[in-house]
Amino acid sequence: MKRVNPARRIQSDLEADIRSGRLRPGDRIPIEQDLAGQYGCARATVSKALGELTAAGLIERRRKAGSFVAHPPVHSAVMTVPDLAELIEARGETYRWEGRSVRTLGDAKDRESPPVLRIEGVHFGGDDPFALEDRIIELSEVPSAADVDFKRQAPGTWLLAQLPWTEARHAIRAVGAKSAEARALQVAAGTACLELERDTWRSGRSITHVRQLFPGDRFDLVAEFGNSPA
Amino acid sequence: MKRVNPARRIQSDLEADIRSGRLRPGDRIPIEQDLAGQYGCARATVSKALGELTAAGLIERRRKAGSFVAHPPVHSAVMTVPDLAELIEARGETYRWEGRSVRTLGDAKDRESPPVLRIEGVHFGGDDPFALEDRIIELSEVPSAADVDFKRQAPGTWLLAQLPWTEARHAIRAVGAKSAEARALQVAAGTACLELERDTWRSGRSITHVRQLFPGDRFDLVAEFGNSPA
DNA sequence: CACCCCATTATGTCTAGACATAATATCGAA
DNA sequence: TTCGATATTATGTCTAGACATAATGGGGTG
Repeated sequence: MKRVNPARRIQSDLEADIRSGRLRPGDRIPIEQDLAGQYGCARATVSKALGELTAAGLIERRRKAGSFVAHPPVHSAVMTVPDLAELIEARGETYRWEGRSVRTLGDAKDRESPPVLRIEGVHFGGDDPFALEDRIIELSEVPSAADVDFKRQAPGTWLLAQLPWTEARHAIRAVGAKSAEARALQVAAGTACLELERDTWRSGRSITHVRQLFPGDRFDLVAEFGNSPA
Repeated sequence: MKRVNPARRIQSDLEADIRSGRLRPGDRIPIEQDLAGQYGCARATVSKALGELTAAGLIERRRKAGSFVAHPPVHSAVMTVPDLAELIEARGETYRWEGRSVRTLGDAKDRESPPVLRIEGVHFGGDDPFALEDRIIELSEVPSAADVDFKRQAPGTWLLAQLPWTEARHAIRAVGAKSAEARALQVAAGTACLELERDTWRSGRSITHVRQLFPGDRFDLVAEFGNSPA
């Protein structure tokens, strides 16, 4: 038995056994001591391999009890949320942002309605409207936003460069375009659209809230995934 | 300086520095040797901590060059794709599956069109149709599916218990309900619906393909996420 | 000046052994 | 029989030191 990268060998052997069904959910994996003997390596090495399999959601480890093949192969998908400009340019089209309305709302003195910037605009791919955007930026968190001309600069791209977020929540649903929205997107009223609503935070404090509306035929959200987010 | 869980301390200290912006993307992190001295622990311990930060997408490590704060805080979301039955019951409604059509297609001898089971049906939450499903199951991969009565048993739930998948691909888009679909879902034709198309594989071999159609007002896909998929 | 080779450096991986910790199994007492 | 203390066991974490490996920066050569 060659001793190249024992950790990887253990990991990929077990992974193969699990994926192929030779090891089934709930099955017990030999204890680390035995695996170490079997592969001729130290227990720490086995432990590292098992640790990575745990992170990948393939196995579950319990003190004293041992390690087991994880139960329901986790149903979580890693969804990539790309920058719109990048996405459109990747398609070979020219990206353009058209700011329609930029207003400052709220008041620093009023705790109930802190000062925010409200921006509405349209993302274009070539000559076609690609998405309608309605965004609110918390000025208390991003004061420099007040000095930017969001009629010309897309707020998403700017914000990202300025102050990347650390937490977010997305809601995705299908809605019919209202007449004003339909006009902006150059589609018929009632056209099925994908609505993406995103709240982002940094260190627990809200930065921005955005609602994007994509005509159904112009956008697919794709989520790819195996078990490991690696 | 207390020496409790040095690995975690290093990890959370760096994480705090990065999230707060004290360390900015591209910044260099002290070399492992120095961190080890600073925290009074072994280099292996520092290495483990940095390894986990790498997995979480917070830092990037390069041989000889050193470790750096990762560039664009990764925009990947962990999206949970729950079992429909579970989801509806979690809402306090009664789940019911109504199989509408179950047919066997294809031929074992024909390589171009292997034998498959095609199932159409509707998921109900209480008395309301919740989703329309159109599914194809590869009989060569799941032969026992031929013996199940999918008019009564929901195929998704059954398949999951039978043969969990290891890879999948989702496409999400908005479409208007066609008239037959609208009838089945008891909504007006053209109503905006969320279309979820999922292909699943096990060890690289296709198991099932499913298309689910949700009336826009009855379903929200929600993706929650910080940076770490942990 | 351009190019290739090599020493240096920081990460990557591993070992053997130690102690900590949590969960289970066992045994004794009420 | 049931409950609670205790021993056992397998994972969790750490250390100090070793060697491997890849990338960089420099130096020498054409």
